[in-house]
Amino acid sequence: MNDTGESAKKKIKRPPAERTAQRDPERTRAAILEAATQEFAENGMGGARVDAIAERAGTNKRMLYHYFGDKEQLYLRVLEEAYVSIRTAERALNIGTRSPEEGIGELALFTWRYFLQHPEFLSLLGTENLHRARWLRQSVRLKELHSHLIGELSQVLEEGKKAGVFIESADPLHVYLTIASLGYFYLSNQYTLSTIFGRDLITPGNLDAWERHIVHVTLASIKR
Amino acid sequence: MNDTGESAKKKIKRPPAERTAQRDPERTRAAILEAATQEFAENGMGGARVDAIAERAGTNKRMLYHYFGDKEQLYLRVLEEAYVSIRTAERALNIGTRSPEEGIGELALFTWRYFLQHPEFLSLLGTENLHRARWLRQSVRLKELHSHLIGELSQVLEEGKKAGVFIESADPLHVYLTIASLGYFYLSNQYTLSTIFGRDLITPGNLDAWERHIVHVTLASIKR
DNA sequence: CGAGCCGGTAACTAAACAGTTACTTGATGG
DNA sequence: CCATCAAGTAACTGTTTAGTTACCGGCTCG
Repeated sequence: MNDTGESAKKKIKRPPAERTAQRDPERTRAAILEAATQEFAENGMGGARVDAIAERAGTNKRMLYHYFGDKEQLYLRVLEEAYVSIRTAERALNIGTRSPEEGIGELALFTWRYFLQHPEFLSLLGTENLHRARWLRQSVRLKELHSHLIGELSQVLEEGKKAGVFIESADPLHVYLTIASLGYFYLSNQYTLSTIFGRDLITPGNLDAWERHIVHVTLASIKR
Repeated sequence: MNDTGESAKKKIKRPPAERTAQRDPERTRAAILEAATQEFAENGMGGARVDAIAERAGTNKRMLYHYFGDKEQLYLRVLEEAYVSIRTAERALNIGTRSPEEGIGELALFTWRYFLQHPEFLSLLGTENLHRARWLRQSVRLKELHSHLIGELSQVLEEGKKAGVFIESADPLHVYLTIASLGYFYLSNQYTLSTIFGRDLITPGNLDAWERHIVHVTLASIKR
């Protein structure tokens, strides 16, 4: 049938092998990471498809396994990158340079707006917690990333207590968890909430009201 | 080989077919629902295995498909049941019978403790939101279940405003979302939070402190 | 200048999975 | 005592999926 069978030993259909546009390992790596972030965020660890990630990245599975080992290591990489991004942006805030009250307000606003602009981060957190931090626990890069946040927040609170504007019982971890709670729940659960309460929570008006609410609640809970 | 081959037409290995303990359709149905709740809560919609549900329930896939149609319908049933349970328990609180301040405090305590005792409910909410309420949206049973909650909460707030203990801007949906946020985030994200902050959030002492914090924050945000 | 390596492709494989089918058992009513 | 039906079992099927393998082609360096 095939008239050009010169190599009889191993004859496998030889495809045109396409034009290899340009080789760019860095770009390919970054594209896989970006595609994986989207895929894991949309479908969770169990629901994400390796083929889908490769296709989204405009490459193929071979490269994905070449750069990242396997699905689990790729997932952990995505998760670490997401944490590094938010903590880096947060650090640039320098909440200690304003008055204590403004500092806390700034942190609340930043956190809310970051969550709003990075829904994939919230999704990844949800997925990782469904699995009881199974992968995050293995990460060695992330422990020290967070002590800085608590340290800075602690300083601002102490300053406020000395100035007499914050109550003595204000605790840095509690303050951060309060801010994160109010932002996270509203956004990550917006779909079920909008459904059961028959009210679209994501309209600009409602988002704005909730932003003001977060700042109000956070400050009301620590002001003397 | 087989010496008792009297029926030559259809000869398939005939297993002993075990002792059929007792037939109890209701029990089987309930067992499947309970097993499915656990499996979906632990593994999400994509990660849950139909075989695993059948095994957990002490039955088999045939019965599961017989009673519930398919995996998606079973999942929706589990989700609906979870909502009905919490709203039913909540309704029994009758927060309107106490003083407004006590009423809100009661609701906050109840919500926190219910979340604490029903981690599977939080998991299911997380899973459903990952999928943008794809299945919940199809449910017709759940819309009216929630208007009652907001109505009752609204009454309590009005009463408090008249009595001069609550601020005028207090909004029933915002108050409920505040309570739910603080409970949900702390528990559902406990694994990543404990990991990144290097502090076990689930010890009795920490749980107790957060319970008091929720009541404090909720009331501080609406008191005049 | 050619050997081998690096970036890349596509087809293949073994396992897992949702859903189906063929069949069994025992209770009930005629 | 037999026809029927509900409850239940287990093996099978077609598809999907993570991971692998065989192969390709241009660049670099000895």
